[in-house]
Amino acid sequence: MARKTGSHSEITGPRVRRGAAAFARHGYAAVSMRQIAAEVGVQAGALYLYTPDKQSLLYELMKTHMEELLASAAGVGWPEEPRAALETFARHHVRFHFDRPEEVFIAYMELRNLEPQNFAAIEALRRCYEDRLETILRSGQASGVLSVPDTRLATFALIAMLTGVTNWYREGGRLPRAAVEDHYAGMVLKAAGG
Amino acid sequence: MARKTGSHSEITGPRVRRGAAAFARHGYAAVSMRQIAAEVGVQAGALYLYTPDKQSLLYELMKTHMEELLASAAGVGWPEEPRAALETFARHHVRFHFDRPEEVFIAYMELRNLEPQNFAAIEALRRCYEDRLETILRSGQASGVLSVPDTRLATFALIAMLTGVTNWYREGGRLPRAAVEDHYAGMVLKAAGG
DNA sequence: GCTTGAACTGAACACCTGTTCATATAAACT
DNA sequence: AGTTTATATGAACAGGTGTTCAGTTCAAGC
Repeated sequence: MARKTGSHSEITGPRVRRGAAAFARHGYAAVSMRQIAAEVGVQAGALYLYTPDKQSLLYELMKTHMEELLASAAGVGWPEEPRAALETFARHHVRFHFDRPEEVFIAYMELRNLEPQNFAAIEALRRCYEDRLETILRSGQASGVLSVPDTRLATFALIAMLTGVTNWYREGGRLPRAAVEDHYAGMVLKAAGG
Repeated sequence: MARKTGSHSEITGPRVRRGAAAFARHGYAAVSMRQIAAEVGVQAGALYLYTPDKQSLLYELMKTHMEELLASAAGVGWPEEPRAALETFARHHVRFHFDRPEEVFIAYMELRNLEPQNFAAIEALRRCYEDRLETILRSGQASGVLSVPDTRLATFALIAMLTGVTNWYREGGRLPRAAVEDHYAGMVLKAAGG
């Protein structure tokens, strides 16, 4: 057997990326190329038509995710007023993470499995995102409408708090998305002294 | 060659546990028994004098960590007043996590690599710890000195925020431990409306 | 209808995996 | 000094790893 009817690279390509999302469930090292291939419905060798190697599969997944996060954040209408901007940040973060639980998980858990060069690239993207929040906190601090003990520490603390939503939120759970978003936004604002 | 001078189980046993902490750096699946053995200074086969298998090594590590966390929390002098209790919780959490960055990392990252039975046991311990915080929040809510949108959500959010300290804090960094502890305690209190 | 080439297979490569076990050593006890 | 026993070795096991590649198949272009 070889090429099957109706299977083209435009179909298999995305399937490979989706298959690689299995990294989220069991971890990069624990998921073999053969397992990904099986999920895609293909033999292991065929994966190498879509990625040069396993590491690139992980890296591309994380890079794409971070770029989408940054692009999504850039596309938001940002209020001038720092408290409103902070609320916007919190709501956007939670909302974005609702829709991509697997990618978020990978982006935060598999950093240690990136080769140094790839790690540096992803870290740089992450830093960009953090800087967006820190800028808001600094401007709020300067104008006196926000009050945090240390802008860098507060940036880490708030992002950690927000990202934690993926650890427990499950579709169809006790709280609807909008409520979760409201609650997180409220807590972030209070934590930052808004 | 075989048994070496001055090497006993009382020495090798702890070394095995310390060697298994390599799970923190590269992940459970990525660390082989031979790598752990090499770190201990022993052949792979000898590890099985100290653990029935690799999974138990991970499980015991996590179980011990969680039990120590619970024991440490139980040993604290807990104030009656909810705001003071919340501050105590935050400070204890941060302080405890300062000293065990690797174990904390493993406890939060390797849950998915536990077999179902072991996972359930660790989750139960984690739940105990969370309940301690939630109890504080509820009593504060009841007496009106604290105000959170949802005690369960707030529990997750605050613990995520506090645990995040291990992601960036490094010994000898910009901020001393005491300052970090102060800042986190302050933000937690504010976030909970204290 | 024939040729081309993208898409895929399946076997092979060298090496690594967790785990077991017969064997060897050195310390402790008699 | 001789025996026992805890501690460790190193080879072996069956199977899995990422990756390569000659060969096969099928849709599209002429």
